[in-house]
Amino acid sequence: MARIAQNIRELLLSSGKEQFLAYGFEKASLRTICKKAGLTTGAFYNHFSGKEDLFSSLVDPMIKGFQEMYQSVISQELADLTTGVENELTSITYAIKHKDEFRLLFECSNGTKYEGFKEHLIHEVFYPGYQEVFDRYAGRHVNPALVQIILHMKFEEYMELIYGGYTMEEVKKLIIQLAVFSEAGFHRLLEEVNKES
Amino acid sequence: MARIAQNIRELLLSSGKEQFLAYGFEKASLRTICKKAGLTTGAFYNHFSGKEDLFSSLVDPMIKGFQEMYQSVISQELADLTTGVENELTSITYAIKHKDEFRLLFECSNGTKYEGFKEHLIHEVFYPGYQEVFDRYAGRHVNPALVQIILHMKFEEYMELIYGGYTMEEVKKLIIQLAVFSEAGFHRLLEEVNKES
Amino acid sequence: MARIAQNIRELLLSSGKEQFLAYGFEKASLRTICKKAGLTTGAFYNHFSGKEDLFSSLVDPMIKGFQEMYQSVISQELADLTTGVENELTSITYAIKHKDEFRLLFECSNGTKYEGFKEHLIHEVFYPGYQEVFDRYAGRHVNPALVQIILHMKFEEYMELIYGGYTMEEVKKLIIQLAVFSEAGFHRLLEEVNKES
Amino acid sequence: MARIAQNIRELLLSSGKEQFLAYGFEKASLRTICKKAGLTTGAFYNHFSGKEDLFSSLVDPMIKGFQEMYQSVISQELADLTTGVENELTSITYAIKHKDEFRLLFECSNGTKYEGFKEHLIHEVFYPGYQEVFDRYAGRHVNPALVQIILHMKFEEYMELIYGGYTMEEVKKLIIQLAVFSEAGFHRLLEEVNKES
DNA sequence: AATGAATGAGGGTTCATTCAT
DNA sequence: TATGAATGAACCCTCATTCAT
Repeated sequence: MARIAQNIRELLLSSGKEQFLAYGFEKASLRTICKKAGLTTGAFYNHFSGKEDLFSSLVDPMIKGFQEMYQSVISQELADLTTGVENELTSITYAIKHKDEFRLLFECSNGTKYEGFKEHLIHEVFYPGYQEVFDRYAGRHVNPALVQIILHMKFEEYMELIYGGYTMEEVKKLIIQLAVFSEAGFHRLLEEVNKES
Repeated sequence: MARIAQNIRELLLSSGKEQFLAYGFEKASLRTICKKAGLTTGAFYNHFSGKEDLFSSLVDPMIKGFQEMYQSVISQELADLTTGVENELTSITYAIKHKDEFRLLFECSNGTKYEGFKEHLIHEVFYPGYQEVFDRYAGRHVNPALVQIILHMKFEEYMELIYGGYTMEEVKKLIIQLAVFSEAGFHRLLEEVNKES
Repeated sequence: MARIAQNIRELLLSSGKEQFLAYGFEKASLRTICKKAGLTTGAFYNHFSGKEDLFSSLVDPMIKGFQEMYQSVISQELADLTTGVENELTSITYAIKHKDEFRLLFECSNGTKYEGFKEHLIHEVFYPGYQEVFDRYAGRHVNPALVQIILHMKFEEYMELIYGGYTMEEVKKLIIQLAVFSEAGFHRLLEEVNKES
Repeated sequence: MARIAQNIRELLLSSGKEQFLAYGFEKASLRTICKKAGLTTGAFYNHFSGKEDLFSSLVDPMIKGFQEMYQSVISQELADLTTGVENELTSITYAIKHKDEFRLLFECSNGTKYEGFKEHLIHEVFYPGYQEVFDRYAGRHVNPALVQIILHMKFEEYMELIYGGYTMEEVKKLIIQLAVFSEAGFHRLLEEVNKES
């Protein structure tokens, strides 16, 4: 009845995910993680090099997968903010499939090298393209504060879609409705902005 | 040369705020808080009954104050989502004035009874009125998921206004612009929703 | 029956000295040190900032004292290797009085910042003056290898005088006899060295 | 592609020597030793019965060889301290050839049964003959403290010759010069000692 | 001969809280 | 009111060795 290494690794990953989600990286206890996986803390180190390695192993594959997906999405999207519904759906679907890992990354990574990942994502990855779209459509440089706030709102929209517990059908419908909302707001705002000058 | 109790209390509150903001409730060290306030851990317990009491003392007055303000605001607003700019400004101003305490509540309260306060605020306090406004304007029951997501986005908007480090002038201008954005989106969305049926 | 802080500190210093001497810095167990001093490991940290602080506290005062003594000795001695018996006695007496701390420094300091102190002492502190004396007496540059070996031998002589468990009378007599030994060897060697050229 | 047992044994010996020299017996990690030898800790126990067995296997052959050499040297030497330069050279040459093992024995054996080997060597093996030589030449019983100190100095001389990194030519020359030093000191000291009575 | 998972005790350190003074 | 020593459990991690495979 020997347990296979792969099994144990997965037991630990699963137990770690559970504890990290429940208590965050720092407060989660390695002892508890091991106990719930049915082994001693010493044994743990035959499978992972430490607490952070366990965390990374949970989160890294998802990050890599997301980056690949995002690259393919971005190459289509760049020109058009309003027609990206299909792409949004692709992204959200991926995120829902890995919602636990996303949550680890965004809310439970304090004390790891992934701390601040959400802010990095927003400011470094998403913001530049977002500002560019706004500027292009407005035909002028739009107030970065405005762009950033709207981007944050967009991001929050995604978070709710991911964690709201909706079925894919519901998500699809919601994305379309929210696109209507955003698009209308977007165009009306740009009109307004241009009137100012 | 006796220091007055009130002074000490305030020293501890100030030191605690600093540490809680920097490290969160759980990771902040009571020792450090006391050291920075210039007294010993033992003395601390003459002023507060424990770590969480210190946290509560930082956050409770602001909560009470906010509730009062919110009550007076809500009584005017209920009827009209689009004319609420003035009220929004009142709320945001209050929040900016207490931005540290808000941050404590929203981001540093893990491990205290205030954990999950943000979700409580959104779901229990804001959501019911929000849903009602949507329903009334649409003349029908709007999909709660939709309302909730937009509420979350609204909330995120406020967060950015509060923590963006803007001057009150900038905030005022941004609120107006974002009201344009939201209002346009709101109306267009309700049209769309009504078309469906 | 309260124990005073000073007492506890000294209990810990004494217990630490005992364990460090017996097992060396790294293998000595802080838990054991504390247990033998009659308190818990937690309590230890009210008196010292850590294991190395305890070690430093044992060894630093002696180093400072030795340096002061050595400065006053060196200022008299520089000119004459052979008449230093009185000064040697001063040094050795100091060392015997602090023999435990010397042993900590020389043989039990692995893993601390004092690691390699003996080599530092020989090469950086003693060697330069030693080489100079040899060179001056020989009237030429003496092979550094030779000087270094003899210096090491001298150092070993001191070690034995310190750790041999002799009374001060015995030490005094031995120093005189060994001075005879060294002096004769020294002069004969320099003759030989000069013959070579 | 089977590796031969002999090879593996030697890999382990070599890796062990490296780690023991670098960290000492106790601090050296068996895991690391095995990893550097390219196998697992489990496999190790097919070749050695434990950590100390590995250490012994490094050091025992050298001890045996040294004892044999020393026996043949001692049988010639006993009569004459001053003509032993040739014999000294033989011993030192052997030691230099096995300098790593000597260092293991003298400086890295803490925690093994070889702990205190240096003291054993000096007091049990070398001292009796040394005292005898002194007594015979002095024509009386020389103060054992004096003999022991000089013996320690002699031993330190050897250590420096072995670990100073000198070529055999340099060693040879140094031995001769140091013999001059020791011999002169020795004779002068015995005169002095005899004057006393 | 080799693997590598598991053990179980131990390492130094930090923590919020208590309490005699 | 203030002190600061003490508690006692918890933290992550390392270790030499064992043993079923």
